[in-house]
Amino acid sequence: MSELPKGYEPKDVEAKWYAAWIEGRCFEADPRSAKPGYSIVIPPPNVTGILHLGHVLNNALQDILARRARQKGFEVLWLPGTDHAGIATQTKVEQLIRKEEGKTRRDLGREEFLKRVWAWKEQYGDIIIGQLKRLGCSCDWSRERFTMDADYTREVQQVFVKLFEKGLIYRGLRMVNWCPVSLTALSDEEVIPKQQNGKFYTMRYEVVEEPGRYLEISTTRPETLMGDTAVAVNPLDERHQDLIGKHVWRPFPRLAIPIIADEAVDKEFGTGALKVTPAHDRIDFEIGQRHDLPIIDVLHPDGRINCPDCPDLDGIDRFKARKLAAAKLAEMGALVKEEDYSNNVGFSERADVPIEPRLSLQWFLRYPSVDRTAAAVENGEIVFRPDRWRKTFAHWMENLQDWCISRQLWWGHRIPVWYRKDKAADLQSAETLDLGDRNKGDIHVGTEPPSDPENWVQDEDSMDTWFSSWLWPFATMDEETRKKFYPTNDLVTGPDIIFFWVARMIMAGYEFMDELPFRNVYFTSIIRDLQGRKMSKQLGNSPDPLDLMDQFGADGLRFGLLRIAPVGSDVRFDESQVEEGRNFANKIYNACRFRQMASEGRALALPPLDSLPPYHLDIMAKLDALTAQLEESYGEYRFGEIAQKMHEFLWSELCDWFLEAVKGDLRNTANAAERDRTLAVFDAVMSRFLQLLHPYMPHVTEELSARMGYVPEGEFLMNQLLPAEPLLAGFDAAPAQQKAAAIYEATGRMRNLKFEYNVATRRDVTFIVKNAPSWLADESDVLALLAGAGEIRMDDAYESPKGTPVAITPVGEVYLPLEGLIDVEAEKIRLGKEIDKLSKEVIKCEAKLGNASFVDRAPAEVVEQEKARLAEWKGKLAQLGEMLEALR
RNA sequence: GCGCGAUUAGCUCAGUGGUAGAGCACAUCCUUCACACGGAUGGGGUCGCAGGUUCGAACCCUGCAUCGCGCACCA
Repeated sequence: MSELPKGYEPKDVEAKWYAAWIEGRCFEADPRSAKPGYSIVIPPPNVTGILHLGHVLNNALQDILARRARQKGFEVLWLPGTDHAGIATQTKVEQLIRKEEGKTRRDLGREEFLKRVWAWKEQYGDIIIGQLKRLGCSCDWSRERFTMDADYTREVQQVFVKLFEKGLIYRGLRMVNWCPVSLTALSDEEVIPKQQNGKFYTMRYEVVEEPGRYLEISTTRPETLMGDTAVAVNPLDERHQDLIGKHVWRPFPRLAIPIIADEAVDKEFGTGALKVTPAHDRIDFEIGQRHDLPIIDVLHPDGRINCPDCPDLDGIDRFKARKLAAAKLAEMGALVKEEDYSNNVGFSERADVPIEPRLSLQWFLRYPSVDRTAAAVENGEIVFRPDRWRKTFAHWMENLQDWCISRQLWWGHRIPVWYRKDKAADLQSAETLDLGDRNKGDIHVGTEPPSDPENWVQDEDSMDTWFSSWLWPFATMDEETRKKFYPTNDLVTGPDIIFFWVARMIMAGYEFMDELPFRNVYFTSIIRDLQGRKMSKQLGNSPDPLDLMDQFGADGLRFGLLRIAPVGSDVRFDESQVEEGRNFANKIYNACRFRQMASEGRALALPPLDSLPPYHLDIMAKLDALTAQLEESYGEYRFGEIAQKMHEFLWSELCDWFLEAVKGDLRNTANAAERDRTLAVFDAVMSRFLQLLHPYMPHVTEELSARMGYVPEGEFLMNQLLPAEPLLAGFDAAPAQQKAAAIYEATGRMRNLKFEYNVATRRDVTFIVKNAPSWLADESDVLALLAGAGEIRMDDAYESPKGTPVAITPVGEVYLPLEGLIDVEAEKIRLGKEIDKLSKEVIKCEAKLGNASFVDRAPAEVVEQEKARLAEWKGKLAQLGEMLEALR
């Protein structure tokens, strides 16, 4: 224990303790422990990721849960790791290679490219892990997993095979969301609708059978009209009845296409006629299926037009081609009008470009264990917090579409399907593929390649990243670990991945482990900037948590963020909150420093409780109350409230009141007994407080506990169990608390008086108390100290000179005699105002009590309360009246 | 279009039927030996609007407005 420097410097302290915890293996979970298990799996950040505030909030919450569980005697596993993030990582490395070597992944070939990605992953993949460590996360790093570890890969493949064998995975020719930049299919969840401002073109097509008659058709996408194979109208639409069955001329390439009737066409929309492009629109595709229309694909995978018959458009980018096509129509006199139009267009989540509906061969999964999953959330077996996400979840579960799980990527788990070489060409382009084909022996589906690999060709595709993430809660654990720690207890994640991840994990849990993967799901707030915008790189409104930690400490960042994070809605981030977090750490530190200045002795034993002054008992009672409140708040996952309560206790109750009240004890070197009992109470309270705060601010609490000698040398605060008993177990502190509260309230009124009369800084004033309770004599020194007075004199016979300021307090009428200083007229005005204010309250109160229906119908205790209040106010009013009278 | 959420002090947020709260910011005072990353005191709100239920509404109900988020549509 050494003398503490004046201000708390988090940086070195945080690094020191994190290293010590690792060294002490404090985070490692022992599956053979006799203690009950508690587990959380981290939502694995992308290997390409860097820490942002969302991660901070998310992981700070998990750390709080993990550390609190340890304090409560659980064997805790917080399992960390990263996600291989197929598209993001592949894109990143491809860009790097293009920049550095001017090569594409195809130039390198699959094998070489994958080598490069692995090398990149080895070099940069753990940046975010280092950042989580900086934040103080108590993950069991010895168990860090990656979604492409060998063991994990085996799990993914096994799952694929199992689902295939159940007939739930199949390959089919379907309309999928195609990303023209990433050149892969996407699941529906990876498509983000965005409002776009574009043009709405109305064209006219001549009716083949009736030259000179035209049918008007509206579209936002004239560039695809070369792929039109029909025009559809609603069968009930009177305007077009007679045209059904006839044909129109498609302008280019010129072709007669049929006019068909289909109920999918909205009569009210546009002209009521729809150009049908089965290759490039989901609805059109379905219409095409119903009417057996040909499918003409006029786009290359990268979004350029593929139409050799229209040389002026062929090879042109889809958006440029849109304008060209419109111009071409105008030239031909086929364009009727062009209007501004705003509609929703689906964007690729990763590449942020409009997706293209595209017909392609993909692997699909019919979701397993759907009913159990829906039921578990519905009936509360799995608890969502906040509860309202349940509804969103249920809605999604009711409208499940098969999951497109194949991606045309190289980085990822490869589809474990092989085709017999001699039939590969046919099989790879077959419109459907399922269990039957396997039984014929033409395809091999398994976790191992076929025994004669030279005769087989593996499927080119890899799997959606989420097809590995959904196994995370169990695929990261070996048998022994699962036995102890599966199912996990809490999952902390953002509501934005409720479908991507949470729902699918529950299904996987039931399907493959026959048990739910977690019991509680806590959805964090989404962090926005002060304008309410989402944090994003483009906007540059996302502060770097590393900078914030350098500036304010990891503890400061954690506390500041947690204190404002509400349950369930978004949070607007303000750096000043983090500053508050740092200030809080500094405040605690200085409270400890103050105690050390009085005596460097270690924590002292508490003297008998009934020998302690009211302030001491009061602060202990408040600590006990805080302990109980936190227990309750943790039970409800009200993290912001917990932070708020701890802040208030330390700053207001402990520092502003208790420490100020006992300053005299600590300064008084003559009376060692008084000093020591105060130190003992401080130590008892502070040591417990630090423990309560530890999950939120692990570093500073560990540091102070060590420095103050609250934790034996060689041990860690983080490993200490929370005390089972309150400090004041079985002791009635109520009378003491009432005294303390009376003194504190009187202090406020007396300080206020001093301020009103401009003597706030003088410490030599004398207060005279009339009608004081007898016990006040024992406490007058403390009251003098708190109120900043030279003397407190009790004198029931005191006759106040005209104009003496007075305050009505719980310990009597307190006069502040300041002869010659008082402006009698000003005092009259002040008193007049006070009387005015109070009179209004009294009138309100009397009116309420005069209301018969209130007295009759309100509960008796409310009426009593009101009566007591009225009596008190009336008393005060009378006193004030007398004082005003005295002035006249 | 359907659903969900939000709307309380200048700002960020608490507050689920009984005298409107915290922190920051602001004003005034204090560089008093824990802390100026501090202390003291104070000003500031007809709780989005309009109805209703109730003795009593920030809180419960209905409608509306504004903002945000899902889902659907999106030719």
